[in-house]
Amino acid sequence: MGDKILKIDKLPTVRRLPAYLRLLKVFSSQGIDTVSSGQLAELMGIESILVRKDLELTGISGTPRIGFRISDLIRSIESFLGWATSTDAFLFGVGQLGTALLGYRELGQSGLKIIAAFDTDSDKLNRTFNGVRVFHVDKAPELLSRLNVQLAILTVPPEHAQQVTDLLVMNGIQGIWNYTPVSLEVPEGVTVQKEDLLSGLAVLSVRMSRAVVSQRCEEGS
Amino acid sequence: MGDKILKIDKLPTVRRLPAYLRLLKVFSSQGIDTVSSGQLAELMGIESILVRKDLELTGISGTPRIGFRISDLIRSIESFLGWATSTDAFLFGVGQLGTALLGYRELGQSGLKIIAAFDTDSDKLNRTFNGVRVFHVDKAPELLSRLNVQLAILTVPPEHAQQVTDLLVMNGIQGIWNYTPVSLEVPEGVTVQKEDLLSGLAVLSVRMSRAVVSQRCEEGS
DNA sequence: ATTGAATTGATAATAATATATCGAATAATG
DNA sequence: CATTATTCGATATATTATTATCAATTCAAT
Repeated sequence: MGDKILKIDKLPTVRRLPAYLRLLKVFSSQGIDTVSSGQLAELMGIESILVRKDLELTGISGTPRIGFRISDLIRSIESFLGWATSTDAFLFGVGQLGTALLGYRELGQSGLKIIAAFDTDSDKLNRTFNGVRVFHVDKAPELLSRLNVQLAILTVPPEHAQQVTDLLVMNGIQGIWNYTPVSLEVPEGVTVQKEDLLSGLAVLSVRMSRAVVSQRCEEGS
Repeated sequence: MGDKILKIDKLPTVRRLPAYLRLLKVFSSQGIDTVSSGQLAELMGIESILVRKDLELTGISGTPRIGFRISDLIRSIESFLGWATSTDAFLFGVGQLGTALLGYRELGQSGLKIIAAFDTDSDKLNRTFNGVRVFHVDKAPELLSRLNVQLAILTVPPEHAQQVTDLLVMNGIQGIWNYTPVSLEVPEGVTVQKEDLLSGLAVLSVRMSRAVVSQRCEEGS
């Protein structure tokens, strides 16, 4: 069929799903069992119509005057994201960011279980960070295939990013959550999700400078 | 005029600017002084036409057959983002993520200088993390106004997020880079940029599940 | 039962973003 | 100096995302 890279649409919606999930779980823990698009919109800082559009994707329909059943939504969103069942992952690069991710408890609640970490620094080897054991990268190939791990988190220094990636690909990795600034080369079929911490800062910077400008305009008027 | 929240468009472009900047600086350090949209596109994994559209925003125009002057681009992007001059920031919440951000060297190269950190944990007070001194949150009001700090990074536990925000707002903060999952309430004029680590994971999860599906289809055909 | 208030969801309109096309400009080449 | 290959950038188009409108539905109250 298509020789293009597989794209998904509704990407902004998918990005918002974790935030919905969080809110829904809070409601749920409070014993509340329905919620309206308006309530969610208020808490998310978006329009209610957008919430309804987003929730359309889950296949759950609400009831007029009442809203949506929270338990249904949670189940449906989790299943849509594949978070209903836990996925094992390896983390590569136990630096500061890597360690932070190892200790990030929400990942576990999102169906992601980091079962081992890898580094080359002898100070870190065979130690445990946030409950996760650190192995030498040389051990990765064997463990990848033995434990059939399909997802890797990449927090290595940029100069090693491609090299580690090649190793991962050779051992059957399916997805890479890439926190390095490197655009990784991977064969078709391997999914890379790149994160750039600076892009958020860029947006903040621009919005702040515009806020100042608009303030000046108001003063002038 | 408008009673709506200030919006910026070209947001996807703004998000890509830091990545361009990184590449341009690499080229620059290699003594290369021009680059074509095609080269940048290749490295970014996007279409060259999109690169040209993005660079339009900087106001720099290229020359046919040659491309763009790297030094001009760097200067222009940095100035567009307000990264040419350094901005002082405070960080609140010296947990694992907070510590990671304190040690994130690229922030310094992006015009962001974290000059102090704040926490309430007595184990952390008056110590130095990644070269940044940690003070008790109670000291924040005085230091905020004395040092005229306009930007704060929020990595506190969610239950304290709004409370710390209120304190920041009371002391004249202009922007908050919010790493907590809380939708902060702030008065008009204060810019909040919210980050959600899970949204990237959500995208990865969905793309991976689709990749598997498309593989199945290919097998079937 | 009937009415009223609130909320959904189908459809449509608008806005934002990405991609395609192609003439014009430019430097390198012969 | 003319030719050629390359790249930009103006314009047009396609795609995607958000917002608006409003009839239909449902529960609650009378």
